[in-house]
Amino acid sequence: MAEVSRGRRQPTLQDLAKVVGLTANTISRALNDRPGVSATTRALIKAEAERLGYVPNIHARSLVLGARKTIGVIVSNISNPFFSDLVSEVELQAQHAGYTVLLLLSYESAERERDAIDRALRSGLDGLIAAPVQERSTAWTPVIKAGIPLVLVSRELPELGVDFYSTDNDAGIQLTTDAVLARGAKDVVLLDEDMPFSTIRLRTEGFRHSLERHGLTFDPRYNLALIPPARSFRVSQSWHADDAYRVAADLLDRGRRPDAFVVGDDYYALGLYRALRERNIRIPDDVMVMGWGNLPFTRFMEPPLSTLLLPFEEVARRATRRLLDHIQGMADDRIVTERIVPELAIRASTTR
Amino acid sequence: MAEVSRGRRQPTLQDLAKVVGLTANTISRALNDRPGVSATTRALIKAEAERLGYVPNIHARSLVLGARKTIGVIVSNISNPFFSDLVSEVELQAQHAGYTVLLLLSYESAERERDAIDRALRSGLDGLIAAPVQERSTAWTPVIKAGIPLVLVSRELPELGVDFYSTDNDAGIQLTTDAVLARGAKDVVLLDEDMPFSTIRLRTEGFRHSLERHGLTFDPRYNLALIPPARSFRVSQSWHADDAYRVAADLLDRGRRPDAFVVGDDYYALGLYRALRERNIRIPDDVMVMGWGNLPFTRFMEPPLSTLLLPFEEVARRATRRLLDHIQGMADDRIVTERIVPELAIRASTTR
DNA sequence: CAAAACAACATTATCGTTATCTTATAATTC
DNA sequence: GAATTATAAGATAACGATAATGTTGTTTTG
Repeated sequence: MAEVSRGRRQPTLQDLAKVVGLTANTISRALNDRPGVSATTRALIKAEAERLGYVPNIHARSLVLGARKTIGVIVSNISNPFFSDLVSEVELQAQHAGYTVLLLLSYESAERERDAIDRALRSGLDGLIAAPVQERSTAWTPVIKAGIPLVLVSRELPELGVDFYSTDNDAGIQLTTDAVLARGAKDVVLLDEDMPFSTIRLRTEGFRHSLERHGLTFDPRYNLALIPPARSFRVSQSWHADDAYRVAADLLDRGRRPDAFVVGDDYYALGLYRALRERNIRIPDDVMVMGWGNLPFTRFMEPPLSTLLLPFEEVARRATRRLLDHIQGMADDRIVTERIVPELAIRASTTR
Repeated sequence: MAEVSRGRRQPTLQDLAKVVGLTANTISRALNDRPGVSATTRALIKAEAERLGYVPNIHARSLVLGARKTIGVIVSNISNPFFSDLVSEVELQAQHAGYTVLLLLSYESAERERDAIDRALRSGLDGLIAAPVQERSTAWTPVIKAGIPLVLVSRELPELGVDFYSTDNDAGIQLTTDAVLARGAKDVVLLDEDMPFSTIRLRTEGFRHSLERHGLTFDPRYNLALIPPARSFRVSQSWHADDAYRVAADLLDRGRRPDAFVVGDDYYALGLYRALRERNIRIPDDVMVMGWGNLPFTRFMEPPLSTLLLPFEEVARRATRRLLDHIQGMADDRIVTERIVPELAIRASTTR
C-alpha cells in the first residue's frame, strides 16, 4: 500500500495509445463502447486502462461535448433541515442520472447570492436548482441569458418565467389552522417570523382565510405574534426557539390566553413549550400547539407536537427531474408551477 | 425582462474578438488583467464583454490550466447536523479562497462511497475532503494514485498516510463521563450505537478509562447499552431516538437503575428522556443524563440536556485550509493528525 | 472471381482557452 | 536622427478528449 506513487501525472489517451500501440481515437471508441473496435482489442484496451488507472480528463471531455454532467444547487443554508433534505434528495436523483452536484450557499444574503450565481456561471454547470433569497429577480437574469436551465424551489419569482416547485404554504397553514379549529379552538394565535418573504405573507393570508371560513375574525393585534428577523444565518437554528420563547413569554405575561397556537417553524414550538411550561399552562388541555415542518425532535417533545409534514423530498425529486429534462432537451415549453400539499401529523399537542 | 433570449449559444472569445476587431488572444489578456494591452482597449474590451454577457468557458480554461477551482466533499449524509455543519464551513472557506464545492453523499454505504470516489475522480477536482465510511482504505487509493490532494475528517485511515482532522472523541467521552462522575455518579451506563467504527470503539475505551480512573470497574454487561445499527441512512435522524428509547426501556424494565447515563448522540438522549419519563424516573434527581453533540434542540429539552459541544466548524476550517495548502503546493510533507478537544455544556440534566 | 460491403483502425479537425514566440509600431535615449 | 528599448498586438501551438472522414484489408455476394 505504501508504494502508491503520489502526484504522478495522470495518464492520457495518448499515453494509453502509445502503450497499446494504437491511436487515441481507437482507445476512446473502445472505452466508450462505440462501434469500430474488435472485441479482443476492446478488452485489451479496457484491461490496460484499468491497469494504468486511466481516468478521462473531464475538462477535455466536457469541452468537446459541451456538458459537464454537473448541476448546481443554491440554497441559503444546509443547517436548515428543510434545505438539507432538499439538497440530499437532489444529490440522490442527480447521482442516479449520472450527474454530480455543486453546492453553493447564499446564507440568506443578497450579496452572497449574487456571488453564488456568479460562481455557478463560471463553473460551467449544465443546470441550476435554486431557492432564491430576494424578491427581486434581476440577479438571476444572467443565468437565463447564458441559456442555463434554471428551476426554482421554495420561493417564487414569477416575472422570471421559469419552472417553480414548492411545498404549498397556503394549503399548509390552512391545514394546521383548520386542525386546531376543528378540535374546538376559538382563539388562535399565529406565531411566525416577521420577514418580508412571500412564503410568510402567504402563510398569514392563509391563516386569516382559515379563521374567517370558521366564522372568526382576524385581528393582527390579537391573532398574530411576530418574531423579529434573525440577525445572522450562520448561527444555529435554535436561536429561532429563543426568539419564539421571548415573544411567547411576552404575550402570555401581558395576560393574553389564546386556546391554540399555530407556528411557522417547529423551532418556534420548542420555545413556546418552554414559555407555557414556565407558566404552568398545560398542553393540550389549556392550549393546543401546532407545529410546522415535522423536524426529527418533534415526536419526542412532551407532549409530542402535532405538526406539518413538508414534502421537501418530493419537491426536490420533481424539481430535479424537470431540470434534467431541460438539460436533455426533453422538456416542453410551458412554465411549470407545482405546489405540493403537505400532510398533517396529528399528535398529542392538539388532542384533547 | 421578457425579451431575454433563451438558449442562445454563449459568446466565445472568438465572437468577442470579431466584434471588437482584435484577436482572441488580446481579449483574453485584457479580461484577465495580464500585461500587453493598452488601457483604452482593455476598457473597451471589458465593456463589450459585459454587454454581450461573456462568461469564460470553464472547460476550455481548466483544460489549459489543469485546475478547476473545485474541491469535493464526501460525507455520508447532510441530514446529520454534524456533517451539515462541516460541509457548510467547508463551503464558506472554499468560497473565500475562490473555490466551489462538489458535494458527494455516501449514505454510510461502502458501495455508494466507492461510487462517490469514482465520480469525484471523473469530475476533475483539485482536492478532496472526506469522511470515510469504511475501515478499509483500498477504496481511496485511486485518489492518491491520481495525485489528488486528500484530507480525511471524522474517521481515520492511518495506513493511507494522509492528513486527518477530527473532534477528539477520546477526550470527549472522558469529559462527559468525568462530568457525571464528578457530580457524584457511581453507576454509569454508556448508551451508544453498536457499530464497528473506530470512533465508537474509541468512545467505549475512553469511557472505560474514565470509570477506572475514578476507581470504578467497567463491565460491558452492566455499563454498556448498545443500540443495534440503523437499517438505512436515508431515514430521519429521529429513528436513532426510537432505537435508543427501545434499548433504554428494555434496560430499565429489567430492573436496572443506574444513577447516570452518558450517550453517544443527543438523539439517544431524546429517546432516553421518554423512557425515563414514562417510568417516573426524574432527571437529574434520580438519574443524570449527559448528551453528545449539542444539537439545537438540547437547550429546550426538559430539563435542558448537558452535552458536548463538538467543534466541527473548527475541524472543517482546518481541514479546508490544509487542503488548499496542498492544492497550492504550500503544504509541508509531514502527515498532519489533529484532534480538536470538544467543550462541555453543563445544563440542568446533570445538576443536582 | 470481380465488385460491393464491411470491419478495424488511422488521419485530421474541432471544442475555447491560455502560453509562447514574433512582429510592427511608438517612445526613449544618446 | 539613428539605435535602442518599450509597448501593443498578431500568429501559432498547446491542453486532452471526441467527431467526421479516410484508408486499408477482409469478407460477402451474384
